[in-house]
Amino acid sequence: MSEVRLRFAPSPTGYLHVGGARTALFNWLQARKEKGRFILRIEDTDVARSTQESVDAILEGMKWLGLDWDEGPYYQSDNFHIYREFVEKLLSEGKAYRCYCTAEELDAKREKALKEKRKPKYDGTCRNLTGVLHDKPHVVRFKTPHGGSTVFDDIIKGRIAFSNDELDDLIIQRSDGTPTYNFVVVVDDATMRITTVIRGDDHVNNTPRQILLYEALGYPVPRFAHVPMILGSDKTRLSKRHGATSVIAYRDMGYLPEAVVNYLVRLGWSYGDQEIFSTEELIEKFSLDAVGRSAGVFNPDKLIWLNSHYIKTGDPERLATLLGPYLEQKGIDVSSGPNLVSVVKTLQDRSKTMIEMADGALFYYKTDFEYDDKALAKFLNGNLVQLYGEIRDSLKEADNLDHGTIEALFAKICASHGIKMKDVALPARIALTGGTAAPGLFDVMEVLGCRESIQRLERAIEYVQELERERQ
RNA sequence: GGUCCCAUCGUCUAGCGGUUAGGACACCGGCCUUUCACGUCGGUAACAGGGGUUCAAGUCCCCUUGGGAUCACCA
Repeated sequence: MSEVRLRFAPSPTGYLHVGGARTALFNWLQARKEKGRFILRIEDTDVARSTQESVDAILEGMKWLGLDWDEGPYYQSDNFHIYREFVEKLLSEGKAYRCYCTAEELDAKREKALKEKRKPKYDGTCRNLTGVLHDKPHVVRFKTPHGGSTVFDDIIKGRIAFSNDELDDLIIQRSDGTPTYNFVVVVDDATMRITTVIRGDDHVNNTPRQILLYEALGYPVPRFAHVPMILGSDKTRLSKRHGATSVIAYRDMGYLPEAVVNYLVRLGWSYGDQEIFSTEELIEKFSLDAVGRSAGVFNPDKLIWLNSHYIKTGDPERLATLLGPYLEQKGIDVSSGPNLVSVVKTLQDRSKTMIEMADGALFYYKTDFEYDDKALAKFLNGNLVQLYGEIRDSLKEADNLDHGTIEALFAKICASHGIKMKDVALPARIALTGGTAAPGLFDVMEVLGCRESIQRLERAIEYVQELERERQ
């Protein structure tokens, strides 16, 4: 019984985008579910376009999502000599041949074919050449069998068949001696003993020629699962135009990794009517059979809903440590204010992102905030200073400032004046937070503490007095 | 253009021959309420079209239409 082995093989030509992340996630889940190995391989055969920054960005994205790998990262650029050997093998067995056609000649032929509405396929000029000098510049082509067809059963798409005559004699080694992608993936997946290849469905057309290569090389053909692509709201390929496509950008926008994972996995995969999945649950329930065949539109609204769900139900301690950096970014010194965990608890139900939570937490730490004059205007009836004073005084008498006692305290003030709670709570909120959008007033006061609440009331009194003076 | 893939509410999807076609996001309305939110209750909304097969088709087959992928000395 051979080991189950899966891999994610990005090319380092940019950051980890949501499409790649989902492919990685599916591979990871399948590996974990099957108790197999998950391998990370960097496809950097295109030396010109590959960068170390991209490698770093991809690794960062994987780590943030929690997609740990068991082997790698392997770099294809480290294995050029191996690919060379396999090319030689094919050559000596007559399964590949040297082609001396120049790129210019090929371009011309292709154009001509296109013009005459024929297939732009290599015409096989060099396929049966004999006795040619090897030192002339050349590429190496794979000798695709004529006739017959290549069939495979895709785990997601079902049976797919291609006539071999549709296939080109593809180049497996460039004139500079470097191998090409379709050859390298096969050699790598074969030698790494990959059992299931999960990748984007833009690779289906490559699959038959890859299968032919496996066979020519004498390796078993892995199972294939081609996942549909992710589209933007206008149903075109997802791009920056549609908003952020980098997973790290979502972290920076205040998304939780579990929300992104949950969103991505449900985009294309489903398990009955269930929407929320923990990672453990996903490992248990994920199945390639349940992955849909059609492309899906990336829906930011649903992602944000999931994010707010995970914020709402998240552990306050953990959220507090996550929130810290977002606040620091806004110039807040967290140590100068109330306990961050307590702050988080008041904000969890009303924050869709960590950025939103940070914004909502600002007033706790700022003592020089401005007041919402428009909201305040409704209460400038001449009694506001007195009301603030009353609240302040009752706070001074209170020894223990928890939600319950504050509520009782406010109720008492309401009763003594025969007014409603909102007549007291609304203006008090402005005094304590500066505005109208904030957590429950009593929670705010509990977190702020007695002293700070009193100070804020006093500052508000001065401010209102100033306003009233101006009015006269 | 050739080849290949795809097709249920606006979106993600359930459905695997017999359902009042279900859920979720978004949207609209009610309730809750100390603001903003949360929550809660309810509502609008879909089987692309046409042929078959079958007692019975969203489900199976074919065609049409419409999307998409791919046809490099990129990956």
